Amino acid sequence: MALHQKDSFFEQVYQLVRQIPEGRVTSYGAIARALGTAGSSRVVGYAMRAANRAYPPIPAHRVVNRVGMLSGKRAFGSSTLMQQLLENEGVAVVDDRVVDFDRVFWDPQRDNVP
DNA sequence: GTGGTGACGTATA
DNA sequence: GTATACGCCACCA
Repeated sequence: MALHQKDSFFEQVYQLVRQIPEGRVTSYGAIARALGTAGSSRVVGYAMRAANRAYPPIPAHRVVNRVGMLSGKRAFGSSTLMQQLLENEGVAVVDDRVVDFDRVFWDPQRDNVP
């Protein structure tokens, strides 16, 4: 099979993150779990860090940690860019943290499960 | 081939 | 409730 498209864990993470609806956010653990690698939350975070080099671009700003904190804001180059993107989609962010995280939280499994 | 690292998460003290 | 340690797995040098 053509390995042109790496079906590595990264690609799976990217595709899942791309399915995140606008105005919604999810957590690394949720993604990892949806992929069947619950304990690999770190790998998901690492994938997001490399998301900048992935194409098409990944809405990494919709992925935050378990507490809704913009842990990866530094990867955007500007600590405020991630927040601006989220607010632009209707997600309130205060003190680098998503407001009403539980409300805007999007569970990937929920979308996967019919 | 080996080692180190990491945008996390959970467990234990 | 806070602090610390460990685990987990894939990419990069």
